[in-house]
Amino acid sequence: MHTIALRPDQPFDLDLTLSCGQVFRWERGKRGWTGVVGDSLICIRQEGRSLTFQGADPGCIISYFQLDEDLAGILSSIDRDPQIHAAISRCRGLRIVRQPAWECLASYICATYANIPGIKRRISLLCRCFGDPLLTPAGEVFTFPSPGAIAFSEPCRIAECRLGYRAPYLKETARVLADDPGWEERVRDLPYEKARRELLRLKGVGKKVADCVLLFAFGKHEAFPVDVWIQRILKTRYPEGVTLRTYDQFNSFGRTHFGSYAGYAQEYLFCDRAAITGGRGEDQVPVSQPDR
DNA sequence: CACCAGGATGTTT
DNA sequence: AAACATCATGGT
Repeated sequence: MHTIALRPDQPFDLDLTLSCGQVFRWERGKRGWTGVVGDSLICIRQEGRSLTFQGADPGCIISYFQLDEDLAGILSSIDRDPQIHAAISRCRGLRIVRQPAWECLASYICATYANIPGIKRRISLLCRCFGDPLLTPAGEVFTFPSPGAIAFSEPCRIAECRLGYRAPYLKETARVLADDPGWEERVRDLPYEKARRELLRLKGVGKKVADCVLLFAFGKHEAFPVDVWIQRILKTRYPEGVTLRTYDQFNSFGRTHFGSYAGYAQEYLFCDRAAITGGRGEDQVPVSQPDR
């Protein structure tokens, strides 16, 4: 059991960080959150400025939640218009998690054209099918499966995971990475644009998934993933948004408007997306939809 | 029971 | 380059 005292001048909100939809495998319990990171089960809870956890070293927790990033400075750097200002004030303390690269990549391949509850369900099935079991007092949990475990799996077993049309994409990308152990380190050392081109070569990885992986796993904070929610928010809440049409236009606007930490702006806008749904809840259907 | 979902891919304009 | 159809499945 470890405890970290959070600095009073550095915002952190564990609940927002784990519930905003950037990670899919943490579960909220009665007394905190439980999740598997790498090969270890982590239990963690926050009480004010105190962070208490077990299953990992303080260094791992600080790195995973990027607690050494100057979030206060980042937020003031992206606070450039009324919409993001409102999102920041409602979601202050949300941090971008530094996810394991393969888990992040595989998760977002499975996340295309689906809603968050469905994504969580699929990824849970994937881990139960191909991950390694960890025996814990709370029961049996599973690690995220390696590329090889998915690449060389039987077709009937991957069908159990209900991936639908994404299954061949995931399997092919898993095979490529299983044959290329140096892939992650090679991509990690590349600047944003070159790393993005590498990701786009993989099956099932388009611009949006690539930007998510760059932001959530490779620490490229200038990445600005554009999904249907970001499109709606930009189109309905930004004067310049009405003219935007293609992915590159939304993406370019976001990166130019918010600067080198555009990824944080994207995540705050996404987390605050209920602002355009009538505010009745997380995943409500929007009251009005932009025409395409 | 309609409609939509943290889109990507292949095809057609 | 931009618009379009299609994809398998589950949530709401």
